[in-house]
Amino acid sequence: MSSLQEASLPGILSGVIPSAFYEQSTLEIARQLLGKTLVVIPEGDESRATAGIIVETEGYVGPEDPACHAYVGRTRRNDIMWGPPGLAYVYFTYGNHWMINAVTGPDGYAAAALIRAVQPVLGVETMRDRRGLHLLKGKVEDRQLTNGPGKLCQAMGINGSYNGQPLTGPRLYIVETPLSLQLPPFEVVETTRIGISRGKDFPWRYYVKGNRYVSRL
DNA sequence: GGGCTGATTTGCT
DNA sequence: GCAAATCAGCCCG
Repeated sequence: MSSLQEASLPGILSGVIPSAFYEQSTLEIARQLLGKTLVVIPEGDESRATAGIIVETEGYVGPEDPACHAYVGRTRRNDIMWGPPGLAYVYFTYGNHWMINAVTGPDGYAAAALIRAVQPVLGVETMRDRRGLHLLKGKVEDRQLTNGPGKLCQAMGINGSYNGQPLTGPRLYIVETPLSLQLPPFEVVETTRIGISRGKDFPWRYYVKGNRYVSRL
């Protein structure tokens, strides 16, 4: 187990990343999101807020990327991705799972960075509860809560109602991780994306080297 | 630890 | 009608 203490909500929210951050290139953003913290505050239920340090991301770089949802053009499903940067693109797939992305690139251009894994720093018990693992407390490692894009959305309560929410709050935030919770200095591993059939040769997946919460090596 | 498979819904062709 | 930016459970070793 890690020695990280749980964070407090006000403490975490002191370093919100401004929306201008999301105007950079998608791959730059995907890489720079590593080590930052994702915070989710359910509407009307602050007691079930959760947060985790982002340790794995993938870039989906626009309509020319065959693995990007925008490849098929603008549709109702992917509409948010075409809008301004700094919003969350949340979508449902495989009949079971939600995924969360940060919309990147200029308004009118569709690209996003998928958040694939986080390391919990707030609300671990809430995550365990949402994942249905509360009965197995102590038997399931914390890493099983959020080491995959579908898992982290379930653990943090992210669903379609978050689609289009700004990443600058009030329900979703990406923040600079408070000093007391930061990861030790890390190297970034760059490799190919997971779970796709087209565009699989592009090295647009990034993760924190050696971090145990990464979905796979 | 690794490989295979069924679950289950939405959106697009 | 089918593929999908996945996961859990099961088998095997």
